[in-house]
Amino acid sequence: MDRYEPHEIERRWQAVWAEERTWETPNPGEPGFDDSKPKFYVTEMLPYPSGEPHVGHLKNYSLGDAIAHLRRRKGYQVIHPIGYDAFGLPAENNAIKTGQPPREAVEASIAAYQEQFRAWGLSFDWSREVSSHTPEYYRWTQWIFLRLFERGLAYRAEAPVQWCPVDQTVLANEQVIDGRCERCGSPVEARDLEQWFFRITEYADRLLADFDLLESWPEHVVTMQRNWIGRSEGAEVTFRCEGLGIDFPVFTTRPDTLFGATFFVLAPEHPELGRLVAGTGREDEVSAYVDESIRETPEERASEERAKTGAPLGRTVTNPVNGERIPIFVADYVLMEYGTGALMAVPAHDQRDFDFARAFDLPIRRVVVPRAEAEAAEGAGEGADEPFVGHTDDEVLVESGEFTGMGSVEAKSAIIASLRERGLGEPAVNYRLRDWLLSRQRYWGCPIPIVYCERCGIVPVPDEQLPVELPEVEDYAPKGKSPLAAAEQWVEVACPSCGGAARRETDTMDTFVDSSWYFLRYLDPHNVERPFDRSVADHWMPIDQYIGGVEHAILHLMYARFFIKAFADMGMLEAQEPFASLFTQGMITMGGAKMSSSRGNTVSAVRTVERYGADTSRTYVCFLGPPERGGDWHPDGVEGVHRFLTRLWRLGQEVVERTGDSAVGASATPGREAEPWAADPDTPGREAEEVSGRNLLAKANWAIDKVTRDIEHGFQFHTAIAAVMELVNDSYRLKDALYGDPDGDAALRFATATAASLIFPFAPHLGSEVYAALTGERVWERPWPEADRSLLERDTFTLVVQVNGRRRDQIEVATGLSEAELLELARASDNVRRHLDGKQVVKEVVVPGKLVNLVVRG
RNA sequence: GCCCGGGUAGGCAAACUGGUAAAGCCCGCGGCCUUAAAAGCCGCUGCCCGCAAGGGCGUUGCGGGUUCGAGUCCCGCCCCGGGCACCA
Repeated sequence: MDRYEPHEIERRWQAVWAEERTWETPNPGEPGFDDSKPKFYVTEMLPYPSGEPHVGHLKNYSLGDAIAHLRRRKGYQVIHPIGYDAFGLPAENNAIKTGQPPREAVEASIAAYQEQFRAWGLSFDWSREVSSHTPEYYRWTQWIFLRLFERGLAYRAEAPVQWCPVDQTVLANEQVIDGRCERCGSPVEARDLEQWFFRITEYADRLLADFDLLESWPEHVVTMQRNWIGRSEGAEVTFRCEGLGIDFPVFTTRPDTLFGATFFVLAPEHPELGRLVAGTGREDEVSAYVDESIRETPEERASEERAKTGAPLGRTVTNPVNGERIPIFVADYVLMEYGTGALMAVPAHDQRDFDFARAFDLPIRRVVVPRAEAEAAEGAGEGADEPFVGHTDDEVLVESGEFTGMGSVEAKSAIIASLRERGLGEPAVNYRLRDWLLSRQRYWGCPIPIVYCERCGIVPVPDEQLPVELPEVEDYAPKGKSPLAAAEQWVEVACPSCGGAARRETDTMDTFVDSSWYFLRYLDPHNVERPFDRSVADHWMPIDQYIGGVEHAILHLMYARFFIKAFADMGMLEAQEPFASLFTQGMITMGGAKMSSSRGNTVSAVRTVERYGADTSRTYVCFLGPPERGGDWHPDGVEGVHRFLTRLWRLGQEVVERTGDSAVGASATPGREAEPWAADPDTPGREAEEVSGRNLLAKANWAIDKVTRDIEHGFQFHTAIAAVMELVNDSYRLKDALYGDPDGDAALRFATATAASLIFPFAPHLGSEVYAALTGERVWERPWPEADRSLLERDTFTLVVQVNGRRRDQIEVATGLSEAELLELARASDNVRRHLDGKQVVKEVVVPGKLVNLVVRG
């Protein structure tokens, strides 16, 4: 072989890894398990198999694989599994269009993914592979559902839901973006349906508190989840409609502004509207308003620019702090799904209430003012051109009865305490987070293991009858209810409880349910007793490094966190958090734009690998730029990386030829633990500086240090690869001068083997090939090299001499000189002297090991 | 509007705690090799003077500030990307 043939090399090493099952990792207690090694669980978000994998997948798995390889060679027992998130809408939509059953389409895609993942040389433990659409897997998804049901964490409720008229299904809040369906973009509609929910809100506080348990998550992802949970503290205060004797609790974060409440507002969906308006003579006006606002899309309703609308109900409620009767309105700026669907309006201190008050000519009463204003006896009472949404620390109450003069912060608790005594209010916490709606009126998902019996009601399917298998159907098109409803023999079932006639639940689960626990099934994929064994989970969990796209920052990651907490509460495992460290990769673009088939700017990972090989493709996606940021795909850039790998390959060939493949090993003092040059005091070049090759050894050790730090400190893969490029470039520059000299040959062999060793996490086939050519050893069985510190230390350094902060000279000087000596050397420089001429040195700055700065005047 | 990122050669980017700005890759230019081309190898690639050694100047979105010294810290803006947004 006289040129770099990536495909030949890659096929050969992949065959070794497959045959020897190199990347399989046993569980504790199984043969081959090594309990002397610390565990490391690394996994990437599992793919949704659709078509064939793209460059985004290539990047995702290349990053994870590099981490896995590094950790293995650092002495960890690494588990690195893979699976498929195979249920979901795209396969079903495809089925509706083409008639191809979703199972067939998905399994064809899975085959394509498997083929690619193998061709990419990823170090997955294939013995742990799972797919969420198989009965062996979803049996346990159903089992988990039943456990949550038993604990009251899964419940059925009628609720206004968001309905996508195109996909014909209910959507979770998280799947509605600006009032539109996340998938198809059509405006969503409101409907009332009986649906299944997971009570994630019960875990809201723990989801917030346990951010503290995380080792390394991107700050912005934590922030996004915090905002999504949207915890706010305040009070629940009861306003009573005396006329009808109905109590309206409202949530407020500003109990200190209660005396400024001048009206009261209900959401158009509020259930008490009808009773309230009855007999007031305003029925027509109100019902017209309600109809109109319910017809509007949530998007239209949410527009901030829009003027406030509403209608008076002709009734009043009593403000519990001062007994004042204030009018009730209905207005669409009040959301039924937040708080109690009702609010006290304080126009002087809330922008929205202010806008409404202006539109309806309602009184605006300031009750909180900055202390300075209060002392000047200004600001209180009516008026003001804009609301004062207090955000200074020093505000006081005015015109607030007994609380007048009190600071706003104390007033909050004082007012709550006073209300509490009278049973009219108490401290309260509210969340933006809603319970997780998991029902889908769709075919291609995990069946919900529930039966409806006329006599017994909601009956869970007993564990021994699991899985409830997804039946075959003819027609996948949704008709407002699940296609499963058409499978009559499947639907009609004997009640597990009374044996009478009953019907199965025909909705399926949101696919986020499947993907909220798959990383636990990886740990014990063939267990037929339970989803996973506790002792196995306690050994491997939590995941030490999770890698995926930032687009899952909220949904998937929070659902999985919720599941783990619920599991821990059920005693299924110890871990409270699934993902100790999270890395979110940025998207690869083309010409600065997202890749999409409609733009015609997609880059096929498959074709890139066919053309350049897996090593080039993998190294390139890691070299694109900081991986969290994403980068622009550039065909010429791929060429550049390919050139680099080719150079390394050729260097390996040439060094083997020119230095003889004799005893002068590159790695190879046999039986040694570490790279021999790294630890061996007899390393050539160490003792005598003039020996050629020392610089190259120093460079190689510098590269070891740099690559290790860059990978471990925040995924700086692009600079790590650049360091190996430098090492290879230096080897090329020096090699002709070094050949023939024993130390020179040894240095070249070491440098080349080191380059192969360091590039291995990114280009595993080439790394193995070159390393084996030089050493006869398998690089993945060698420990990750450690830099020899003594070779990193230089005995001279470049002293930069500045005059007034401008560089005037640089001198090579010995390390360890005193400040006085450095100054003397600096002043001796011709060019420096020229700049000092006729001037007075007023200050001398010496930074040891770095520079001297002479500050002059005149 | 609010909260995060980011703005550095022609392009992508690097620069740990303030200490020679621009490593590496691409593009471009030149040389070697070749009958020739491709590939490969070597070199150049902010501006000015110089054959050269060298010297001078400039420079990190804009404007200020702190410092002997600022891409890095502080204040005020502009632009790009992402997230949230009538959440009481």
